[in-house]
Amino acid sequence: MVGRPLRPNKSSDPTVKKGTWSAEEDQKLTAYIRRYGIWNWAHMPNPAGLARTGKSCRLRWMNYLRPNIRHGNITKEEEDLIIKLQQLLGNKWAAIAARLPGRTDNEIKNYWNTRLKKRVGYKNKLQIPIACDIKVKPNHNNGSSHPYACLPTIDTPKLEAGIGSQNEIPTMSENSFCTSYGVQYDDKTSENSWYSPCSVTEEEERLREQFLALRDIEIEENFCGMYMHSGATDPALVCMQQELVYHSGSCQDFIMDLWGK
DNA sequence: AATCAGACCAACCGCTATGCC
DNA sequence: TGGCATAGCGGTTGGTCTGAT
Repeated sequence: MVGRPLRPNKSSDPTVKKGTWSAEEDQKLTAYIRRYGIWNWAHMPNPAGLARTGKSCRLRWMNYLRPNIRHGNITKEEEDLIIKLQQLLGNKWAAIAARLPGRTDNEIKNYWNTRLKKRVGYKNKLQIPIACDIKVKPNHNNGSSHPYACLPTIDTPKLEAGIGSQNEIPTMSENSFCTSYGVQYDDKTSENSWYSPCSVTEEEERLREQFLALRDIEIEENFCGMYMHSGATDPALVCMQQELVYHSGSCQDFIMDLWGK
């Protein structure tokens, strides 16, 4: 983008420059970081000879100047991966970017908002739910209020037809006492959100929060494991190969172990 | 050639997380 | 333990580009 005028400065410091970075500024920042490294963004602009905020310098470096940034079109493979990771992780752009070597969170966010959101949003409408559907595993032994009776099970994201079929997951019966969580699609935001068809107790909510936290760990571990044992050199390729399938069974076992202790 | 609308994307802002004293 | 400084993240803005009319 060229010649972007300065925005109104709410903090109104006339000595701080805003707007598009010039080639000279880029050169100054790059040269300074190469020589002294990154030690403190807030105190860097002055000695680097830049009339910018540290925040602005950091953003410019992270999104444009730092080495190994891939400038250029997003490939079809990257696009597919973004879509799948967004369905899996939500709008965690930094986390998604970490799985696409050379791509920045800002770039992926922009790409999603301008190109993929509408397309995928429409697709989501046709196959709701996309996000993980937490259900309650009935306690077949006694049907009591024992914590195991409220143990949530997880429906794998419907990334591909045939993956994570609802039939594979034990689901609650209509007269079960526990709450089922589902996902509903919001037209305005193009996002999926949680809903509960019946009342949710604080305990159930707490359990769900714990489960979601554990699920995040599981996702990270699955990814690392896939990458480390695949022999591949590019994490993006590993993701494509493995389809980032999220193993509901192992996740349940993981939680069972935890509660059992 | 001029105009317009939508797409694109760099950069800003506000908020939260983290680290340090 | 609380307060402050810094880093990082995600949402939003608005100027430029581009294709259609």
